[in-house]
Amino acid sequence: MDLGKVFHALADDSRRRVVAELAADPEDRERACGSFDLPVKKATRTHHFRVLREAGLIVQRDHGNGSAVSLPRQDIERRLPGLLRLLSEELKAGGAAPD
Amino acid sequence: MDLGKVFHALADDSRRRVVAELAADPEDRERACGSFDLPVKKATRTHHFRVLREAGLIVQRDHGNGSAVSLPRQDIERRLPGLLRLLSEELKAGGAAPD
DNA sequence: TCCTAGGTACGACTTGCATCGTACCTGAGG
DNA sequence: CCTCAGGTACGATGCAAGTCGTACCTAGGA
Repeated sequence: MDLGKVFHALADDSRRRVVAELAADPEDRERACGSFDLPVKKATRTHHFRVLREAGLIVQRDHGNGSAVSLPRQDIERRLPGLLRLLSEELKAGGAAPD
Repeated sequence: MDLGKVFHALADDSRRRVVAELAADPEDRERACGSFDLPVKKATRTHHFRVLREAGLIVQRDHGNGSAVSLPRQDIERRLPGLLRLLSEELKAGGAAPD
């Protein structure tokens, strides 16, 4: 787990939104990749999921026909305590930081 | 305060190191810009300080002949609780994440 | 079997960024 | 005054990254 990779991954709005939405779900449900309303095309979405995966921020499960992502909350909380809280709070604040 | 700007700023090793060293000082001492041992030239250092400043992660005071930076710890802790702890722990761990 | 939908792989394009050289500015000390 | 050291401003450069089109693959349904 590299902080540089993590911060780089979270510097992008689309990627940060994915992690934030996953973090905002208290039940840690798995979500289909297409269930995120991102303003980018398919290929770009695949790219973003790859970056998040390589940063260790999501786990991707292949469904054959489709794939779904989930949040390794335990790992992240252990190595980066407080991070998920920051992200979900930004989401609640309507896409802006809680200032 | 924009999370995107903050994470982008912290994605760079040199910049993350500056904030981490400032955060690791419990007395919040002001430090001269040249006191950081960064593997870059002067112009690049100026650039990094600008990015950190615009992200709200440091406060820069101009000394005429030189300038110094300090950490607005209260602001950061209020808006981004837990962030400084992550950075200073990475520093203690010797430049690697505490995995 | 054909078609459709969700994802991926690959390449191309464009923008952004980290880096640096150089010139310039400012204050301190001879 | 001159010189030097610490910073900044500006432009150039090389590389990384975001975006997308296209082709391809894999179920599932008609």
